[in-house]
Amino acid sequence: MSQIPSGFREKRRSRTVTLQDVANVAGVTSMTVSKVIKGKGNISTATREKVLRVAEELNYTANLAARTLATGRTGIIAVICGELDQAYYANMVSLLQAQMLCSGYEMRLLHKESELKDLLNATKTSAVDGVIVSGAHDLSEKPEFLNSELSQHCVFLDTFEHPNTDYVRIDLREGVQEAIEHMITLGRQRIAYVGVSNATEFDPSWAVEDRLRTYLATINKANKNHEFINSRPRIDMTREERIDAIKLYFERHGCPDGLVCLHGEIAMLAFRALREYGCRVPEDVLVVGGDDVPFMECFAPSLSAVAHPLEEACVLTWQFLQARINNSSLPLQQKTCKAKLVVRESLQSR
Amino acid sequence: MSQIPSGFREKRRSRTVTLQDVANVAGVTSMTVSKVIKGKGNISTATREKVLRVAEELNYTANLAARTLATGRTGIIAVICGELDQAYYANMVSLLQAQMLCSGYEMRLLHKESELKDLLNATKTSAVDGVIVSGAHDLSEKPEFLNSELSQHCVFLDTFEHPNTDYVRIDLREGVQEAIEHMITLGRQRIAYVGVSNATEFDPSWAVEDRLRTYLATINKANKNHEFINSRPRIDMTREERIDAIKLYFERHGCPDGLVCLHGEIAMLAFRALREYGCRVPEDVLVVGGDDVPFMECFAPSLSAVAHPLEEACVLTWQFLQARINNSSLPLQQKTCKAKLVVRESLQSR
DNA sequence: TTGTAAGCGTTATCAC
DNA sequence: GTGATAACGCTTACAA
Repeated sequence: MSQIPSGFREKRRSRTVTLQDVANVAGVTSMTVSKVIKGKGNISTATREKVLRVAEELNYTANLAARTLATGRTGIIAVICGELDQAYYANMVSLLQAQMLCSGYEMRLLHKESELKDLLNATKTSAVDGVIVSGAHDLSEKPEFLNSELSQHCVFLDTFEHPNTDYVRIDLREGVQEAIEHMITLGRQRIAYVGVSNATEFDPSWAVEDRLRTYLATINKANKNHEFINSRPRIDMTREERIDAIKLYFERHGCPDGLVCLHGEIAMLAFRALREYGCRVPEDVLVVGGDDVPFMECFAPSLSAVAHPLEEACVLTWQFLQARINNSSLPLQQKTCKAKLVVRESLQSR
Repeated sequence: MSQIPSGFREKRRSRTVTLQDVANVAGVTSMTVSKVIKGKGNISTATREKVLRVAEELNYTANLAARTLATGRTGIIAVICGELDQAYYANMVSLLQAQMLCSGYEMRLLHKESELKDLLNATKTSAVDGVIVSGAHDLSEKPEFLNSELSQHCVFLDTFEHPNTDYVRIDLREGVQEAIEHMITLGRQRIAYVGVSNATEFDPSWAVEDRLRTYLATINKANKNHEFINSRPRIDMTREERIDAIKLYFERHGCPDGLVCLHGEIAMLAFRALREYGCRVPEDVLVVGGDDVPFMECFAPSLSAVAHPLEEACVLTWQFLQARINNSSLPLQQKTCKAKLVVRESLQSR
């Protein structure tokens, strides 16, 4: 029985050890082996030990595809997010992965720029048990998404709300507002927003994002003028070019005395641009970043930030998803965590 | 025929659309549908179009598990590497993912700290088509690994050599040597190495890594004393604590006039420690990082680095792996890329 | 406690 | 050009 069946099988990759092989050697049925491996059902200690020994000897490992086909479960979670060269997403993935490792899940990393069709395909029930989505703002509004199975086992982790699905939201509004009011208290007059846009002219109507929106509202309330600095007028600019773009703004319009930056990374770029332009932080210009990217505190002066409670959010997201996987008819799970302003040297006028 | 068969099927997750469903509606066999979907075999234009239309209508997507079981191919590549909160790995994964996206592969992200058994299991033929490993120095020496199928479709991307497998190696030696000689040329006397260790006392014998090894050799040749600063005496220290640990060294032993750091991140920590201690960069101390982490150039002064040719290495790695997947009997593919010193302000004595 | 049979959704082979 | 059939390796349900 241990001879390889003819034909078909040999065309495949090198023969792998199957349940049947173990069963043959151990002198039992493949079913018995299956039970032993999964630790289910009643098996006598004698056969159990024998089977385990043989499995060990033959170096048996389960075929995930076959198991998936039979059970509909994979033990794999898809994560759809932005580029990992952004520290924000990299840290998020890192935190999520740590959680999943503990729960015995693995991670399939998908790119949010992929075709929606490909995403749906990749995350079909048969391929992953659940999905975590971050930074794909518009996904939850698409009917193809809402009608798909994907949405059944999906948790959003975002700064947006997603009314019809589970989500963990990070609310930046208070943190950003506090940062700007802090600048105003210190007497700053020209507080500009440093963001990203591919439009040539700034148009407040595309302020779909909390940070920019809150900036505009807060500045308005204080009867000051808003000012938008584009840190990436063209896609695919290098960091050096982006620094130059910001510097060019200073050269043309003079320097604001406060900068609210979309990301921590942009705060770093802006800091460098200020240096090259010849402005001091914080004496001439106060600076704050819209998230707390690692190593902002290593700058001199250390860069302030609106710190996202990323760890808390990731833990919660994973809890939500596990609950959803175990019971897909659970009521909507939605929670908001608040980001907090971290005042470092870049916000301290001496 | 479109009614759902009794029993078994209903216990599973919500019924998915299968080849058979499409076939029933289109009035053909599932085999024909399969051929149309895969674009293989000779199918009349009439049936092809009809099948495609029905598939579209029914929103059919292939079941990956079933396809894998039948073909032995998954279209998924496992990547095993260190923590993504290190910018080095995050960028690597980001670059690799971009490559894979173009070739129609997806990525399964595994953690190098997982049990070897789990890794082997996860990367069995049935689960992924190939594996990329980075930073798992010792893996290629383990017999369990070498005897496994994993090693058949595996490329290492590392600063080490892995004699028995495909690899792309990043060679740091010349870059590090150049950095140190540059410091010596500028008259620096106390050039210290800032690294990571969990031993209390420094022991040159654990210099398995190119950077430290090259540092020791170069310092020796110049008849200077080596000096080791531990930037992480305990695992799980926060960045603040690590900064303090470095600062503590300065307080106890005075400040070196040159620092060679294992990573870019450590250079950032060391920079901050120097600031807090009251030393100026580069006037008092020259600083260089062992890899070129993004945003080092945003510091004031900008931090120098031994820049890894990461993009080149990732492209090469992916080429190697694809070649290996297509032909597993290919001779060993091994290539070395050299890292180059990037001199920024932190290495320029004025 | 163990075994039998059927089924998961796809593809390879070969006959029509 | 199209279809029938077996096979991929595992698990569920039920019989022995």
